[in-house]
Amino acid sequence: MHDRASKYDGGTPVAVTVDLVIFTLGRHDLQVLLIERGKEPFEGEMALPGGFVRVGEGLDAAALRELEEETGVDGSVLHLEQLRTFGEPGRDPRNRTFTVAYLALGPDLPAPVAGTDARAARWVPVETALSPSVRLAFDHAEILGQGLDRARAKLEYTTVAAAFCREPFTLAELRHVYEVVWGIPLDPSNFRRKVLKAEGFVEATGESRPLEIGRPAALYRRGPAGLLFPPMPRAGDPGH
Amino acid sequence: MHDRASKYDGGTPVAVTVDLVIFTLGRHDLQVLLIERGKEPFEGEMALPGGFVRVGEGLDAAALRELEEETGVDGSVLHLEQLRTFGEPGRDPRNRTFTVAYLALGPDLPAPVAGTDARAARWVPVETALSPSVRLAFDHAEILGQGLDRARAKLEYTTVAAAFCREPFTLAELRHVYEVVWGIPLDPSNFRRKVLKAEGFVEATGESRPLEIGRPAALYRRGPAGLLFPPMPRAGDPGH
DNA sequence: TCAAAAGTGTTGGCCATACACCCATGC
DNA sequence: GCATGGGTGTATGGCCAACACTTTTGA
Repeated sequence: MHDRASKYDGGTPVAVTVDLVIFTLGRHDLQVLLIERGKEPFEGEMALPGGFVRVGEGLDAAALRELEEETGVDGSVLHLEQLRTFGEPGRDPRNRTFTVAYLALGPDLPAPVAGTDARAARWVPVETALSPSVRLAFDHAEILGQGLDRARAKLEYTTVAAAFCREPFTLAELRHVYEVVWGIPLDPSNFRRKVLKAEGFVEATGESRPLEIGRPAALYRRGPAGLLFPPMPRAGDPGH
Repeated sequence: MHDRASKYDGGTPVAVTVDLVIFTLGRHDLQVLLIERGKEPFEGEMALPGGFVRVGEGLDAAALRELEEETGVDGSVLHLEQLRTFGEPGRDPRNRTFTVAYLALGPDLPAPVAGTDARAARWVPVETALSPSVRLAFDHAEILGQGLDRARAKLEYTTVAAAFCREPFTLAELRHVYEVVWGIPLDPSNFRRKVLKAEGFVEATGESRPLEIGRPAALYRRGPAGLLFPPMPRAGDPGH
């Protein structure tokens, strides 16, 4: 990525790329897909997957293509939305580069494949990726942080949490999504009431799955609703 | 705008612009700043103000510069945020153009000045600008619609409504912002309770302003808080 | 000239709902 | 031990009524 460029305004080379913040759910943490760059600049450092927008290709299409190239997954099964655009003059040491960042959410995705200009691709806990011990190329730490903020906020008032679950799923699995992404425990009883009362969030399959221990859990699939009203309460509200 | 370009990828010319959705509050409606284009393409049609990102200039800086050029206003007094980026291949009939759309909010702004490549600039009610009778250049109708959605959403959970008010302001004026942007009436009693209980939304000046008729209204200025929690209820919630 | 009406801001109360916290039961 | 279901107290907010302060109207 970031290795092709073109003349802009008769002077500075300019290029437009898409970069992806792809989240999936690990066992106990949120994970993000990072690649190890195989080319300069930032060769050998970790970075978000991404690439150039091709001639005649739309932004969403470019993001979807990169997503499929990088994860081998049919993009239609998960959530993909534009995050924001970053274009500070110094963000790429060679050329003037604008990158349109995208946020993608999905259930446990297949083992990522290394792209053309990446040595390796792997899932990294978000906490690790954002810690000072990891240096991300370009301004990708900033982009990742904004992706995390967006994902956390969207859980509140939309039903995207279900995008992290492979169907069919239990309510405990759905609750687990909130608990991992937000980093706080939720009351199982209240969570159940809220999700079941919210029309179109989930649909019961009528079946249930026996667990290793405890009562079997009922199974659900995603409902048609995209917005969640009233929103899922995050915290801040002391009962008494 | 959209009249300079450069070579991209050895083939298609490419350019990056910023376009601004600037909202202000009319007496009974929300208004948006539109220009009449003085150059091809779309010469003579209405469009959002905007222009090219200059060499070495950041995106936010470009948006702020265009805002000041177009309204003559010090951008620091109002709200400016990135909306999203539009880059469909056909959106500009000549070149491949990416535009980073920004949303700006402000109180009754000065009479706009015509820019370099605009014949005229004027405030237009949003309802008019989005009606089928008005054709906006490029994909600016889509951008304007998304700006309106964003503004409406942000009133719920942030304190940006105060950005529409010139200080000092009364609570009725602040409530008027919500009523005009959302197009629904709000209960004055509940509104007062919410705003005054939300810490940092507004600060009392201790003074009051005599009105043409009726009891004088207490005056407030903006508080330090940016987020509003709990959010301002929009509707949807039937009391009983 | 004074009194009543009208209009707007301000304050308080009632009640339904949502949710935090807790406990009981089924598998 | 985990999923499911219910019960209670508190706070938020919709709805409504009363009051405060001002200008306008009218005898």
